[in-house]
Amino acid sequence: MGRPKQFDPDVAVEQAMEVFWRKGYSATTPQDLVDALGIGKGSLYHAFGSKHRLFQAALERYRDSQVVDVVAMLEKPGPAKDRLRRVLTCLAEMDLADPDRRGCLAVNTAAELSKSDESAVGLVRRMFDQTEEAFRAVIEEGQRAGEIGPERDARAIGSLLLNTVVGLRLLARVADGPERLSRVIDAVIDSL
Amino acid sequence: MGRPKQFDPDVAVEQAMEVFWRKGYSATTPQDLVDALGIGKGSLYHAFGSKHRLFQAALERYRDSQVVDVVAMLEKPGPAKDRLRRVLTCLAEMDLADPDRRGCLAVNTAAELSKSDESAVGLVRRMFDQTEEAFRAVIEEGQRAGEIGPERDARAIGSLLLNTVVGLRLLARVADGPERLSRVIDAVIDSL
DNA sequence: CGAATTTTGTACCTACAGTTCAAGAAAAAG
DNA sequence: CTTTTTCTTGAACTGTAGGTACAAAATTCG
Repeated sequence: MGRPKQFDPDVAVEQAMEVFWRKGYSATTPQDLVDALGIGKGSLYHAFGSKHRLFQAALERYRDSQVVDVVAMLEKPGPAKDRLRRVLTCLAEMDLADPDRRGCLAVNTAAELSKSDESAVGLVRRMFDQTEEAFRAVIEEGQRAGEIGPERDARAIGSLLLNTVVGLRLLARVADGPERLSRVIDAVIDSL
Repeated sequence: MGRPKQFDPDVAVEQAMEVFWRKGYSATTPQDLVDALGIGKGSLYHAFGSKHRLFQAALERYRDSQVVDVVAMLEKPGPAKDRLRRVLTCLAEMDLADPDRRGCLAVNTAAELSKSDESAVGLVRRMFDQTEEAFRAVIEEGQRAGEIGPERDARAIGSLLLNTVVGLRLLARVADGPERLSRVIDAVIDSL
């Protein structure tokens, strides 16, 4: 009962996510959000409570769209190394093609956050865990397929790949060309 | 001539650097700076013009102290792989031991910056270039010493190592323990 | 010493961040 | 059709961000 919402909260969170992604948490103002979501300030605070709570929702949204997408890309069929290379290349290309150079929201948040924001730290940490785990799964498949040496520590390579993608997405924000990122991808894939 | 400054501008920039490093650019307020530098707002703005100009000075200071330190560590004598491992391990340990988990100011800035802040982008980019170049030099030494295969592309490995250290310092900000970082270091050193 | 120059401390200013509130509008329940 | 509930609009409010202005203080120069 009661008056129905004039906007879709899911859409609103998604739009908020875009703003936080583009500008960062601190630099995003209530006015930015009002403009992006197309609703009044009152509705905004009525629906989401505070800037910080909306940010949390946006982070969760990011996990459920972007991170899940990456994991899904990793789980596609095909040779393990090919999948890995394709995912890394795809991310690097997307990041460089983005005129705003937003990079990855989880990475940006990890860099901007103060340690005291336990809720956001937890979310980011879990996104990283999830990604590492997906990498590890691909490595293990590659090992079962005989493509990657069975003596290698799949978990360690998962960590390496997570670290690589985090680095790539950060470097992409300030890169002046694709060369360095390509070298990184080639080097890391060659090392497998 | 004129009244002499009551504070050392170099010291002030260093203290400002610490604040920006700990809180990030956006989250740092004039009051934070006044408190940290121990001078009045008037003197602050008279001496440095604006928050943004002071930030640039702080970034340059960071390059001249921290980045130069890392490069110096890399240039110490000894086997290339040992040097590389020691530098990576040292950075990871420092980052984890820091109660504020500040990570690296260049990395944090790359993540927080909007692309439109051309001055800061340039500074960060050059710090990255400098670091990559130092890594490459170590690799080439290792190749001359027969420690690393001469067929490997030293520049690509330099990029890989830069990317690795960037990733490590970002992951360190949210890591809940040293394990993942250790795995990354082991994996990347083993790949050389 | 007086003039010129630079720094300092304090007050002040405008704009906006981040949020709250009050009054009304739109629905469902009875 | 009233009551209840929820949402919306818009104004209002407190605090501070970021910076400016000004007069007093400390120095050098002539």
